[in-house]
Amino acid sequence: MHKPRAEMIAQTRAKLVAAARQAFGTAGYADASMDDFTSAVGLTRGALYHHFGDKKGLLEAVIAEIDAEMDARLLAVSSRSQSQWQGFVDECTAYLEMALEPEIQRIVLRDGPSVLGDPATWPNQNKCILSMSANLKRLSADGIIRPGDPEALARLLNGALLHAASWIANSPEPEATSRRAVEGIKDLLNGLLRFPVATPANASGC
Amino acid sequence: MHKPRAEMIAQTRAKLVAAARQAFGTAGYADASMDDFTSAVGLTRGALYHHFGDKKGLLEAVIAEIDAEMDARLLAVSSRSQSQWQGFVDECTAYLEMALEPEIQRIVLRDGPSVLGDPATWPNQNKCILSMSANLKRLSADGIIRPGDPEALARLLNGALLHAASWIANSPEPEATSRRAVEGIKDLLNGLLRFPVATPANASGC
DNA sequence: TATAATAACATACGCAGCGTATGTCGATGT
DNA sequence: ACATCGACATACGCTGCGTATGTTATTATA
Repeated sequence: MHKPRAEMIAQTRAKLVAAARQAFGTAGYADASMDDFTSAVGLTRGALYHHFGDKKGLLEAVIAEIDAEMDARLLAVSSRSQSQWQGFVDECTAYLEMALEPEIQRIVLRDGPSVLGDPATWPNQNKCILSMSANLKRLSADGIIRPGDPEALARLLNGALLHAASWIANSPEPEATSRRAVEGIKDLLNGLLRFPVATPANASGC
Repeated sequence: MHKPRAEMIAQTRAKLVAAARQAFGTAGYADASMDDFTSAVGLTRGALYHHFGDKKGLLEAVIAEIDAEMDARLLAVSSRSQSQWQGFVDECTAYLEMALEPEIQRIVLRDGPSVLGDPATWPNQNKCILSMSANLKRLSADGIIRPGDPEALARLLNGALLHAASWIANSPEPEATSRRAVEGIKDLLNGLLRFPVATPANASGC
C-alpha cells in the first residue's frame, strides 16, 4: 500500500497544469499570476519551479496536454469515417471546430506562438500535420486527388483551417460565418480532387 | 520660421515608433524594456505614455506602420501584373515573401495576436483581406474561377499563406521549403480555376 | 508685451510579479 | 537507525510597468 509517493507527485503536477490551463485560458499567459493560480490549488511557486523550471516550462506542459487531447479527438473522428476522402474532410471539420474553443484559441494559437516561438518549431504541433499529410499521401497514391506535395498541402490547409477558426470565433454571427468557412474549405478541397464533383453543394458526398 | 512645433512632435512619435519597432522585432514585445528603447533615442517613458497611453498603444502604432508598408508593397506588385489571374498569384507570392521577414513574423504574426487579440478584430488587418477578396470577386464575376464566397476564400488563402511563411522561415532549408510552399499554393489556386491549366505534374488530368 | 494656460515631455514613487537561494520535512535505501 | 535525497515552502532582491507630479517652452489672450 506504500506507493502513493509517485502518485502524489503526479497529482501535484496535474494540479499545477490544470490551474495554469485555467488561468492561461481565461486571463492569458502574460496576465496570469503564478502566485495566484498556484495558491488556487493549495501550492506555491516553489512547486512550480521545481517541476517545470519556469513559467514557460509550465506553458509547454499545458500545451502538450491540450495537444494530446486534440490528437485523440481527431483520431476518434477519422476512425469513424467510411471513405478516405470523407475521413479527411471530417478531420478538417473537426479540427476547425476544435480551433473554435476559446481555450485552444488563446493558449495554443495565440500565446503559444508568442511565448514559445513558431509552432513549426515545437515537437508536438507536428502531430496534426503528420496525420494530415499521411492522409493526403494515401489519397494521392490512390489517385483520389491530383498528385502533389502532401506535407506542403497539409501545412497550407492547416493554416487555412486555423485562420478560419479565428475568423469564425471573432465574427459577429459565428453560425453564419462557420457555414461560409466550411463551404469555402470544401470548395478548396474539391479543387484538389482529380475528378471534382459537379456542384459545390454535394462536395462532401462521394 | 516658427512652425517646428508640430514637426518636433511628429518626429518624437516617429522616433518612439522606430525604437519600439526595433526592440519588438528583435527582443520581442514582452522582453522589450520601455526604459531601454526610449533612452536609446534620447527619450523617457514619460514621452511614451503621453503619446501612446501604454505599451500596447505603442505596439498598435508599430503594427499600423508595418501594415501600411505591407499594403503599399502589395499594391505596387499587383499594379504591375498583366492579367487578373497573374496579378492575384503575384500578390499571393509577394504576401508570402513579406511574411518571411523576421520583423513581420515576430511583431505582426506572433506578438500582435497575443497582445492585441485576434487580427480579425483589428481595423487594419482587413486591408489585405479586402484587397484579396476584391480580386477574387472580380475573378469569379469574370468566370475565371469557379463560383464561391470570395471573402471566405480570401481568409482561407490568407491563413494558408501566413502559415506557409512560418513553415518556410523555421525550415532548416528555407529555399527548398519555399519552392515546395509556392508549388502547393499554385496547386491550391489552380484548383479554384474553372478551367485548370495543365501543369507538368498533372498534365494527364483534366 | 506681459501673463495665463496648456501641451510636451522628464522625474519620482509604489507595487506587482518573476527568479533564485535557502530552508524544512517526510519518504526511501541500507 | 541513520544518512540521503527529493518535494515542496519561505524569503529575498530585482526588474519593469503604471501613475502622480513636476518643469519648461509654446500658444492664446488681454
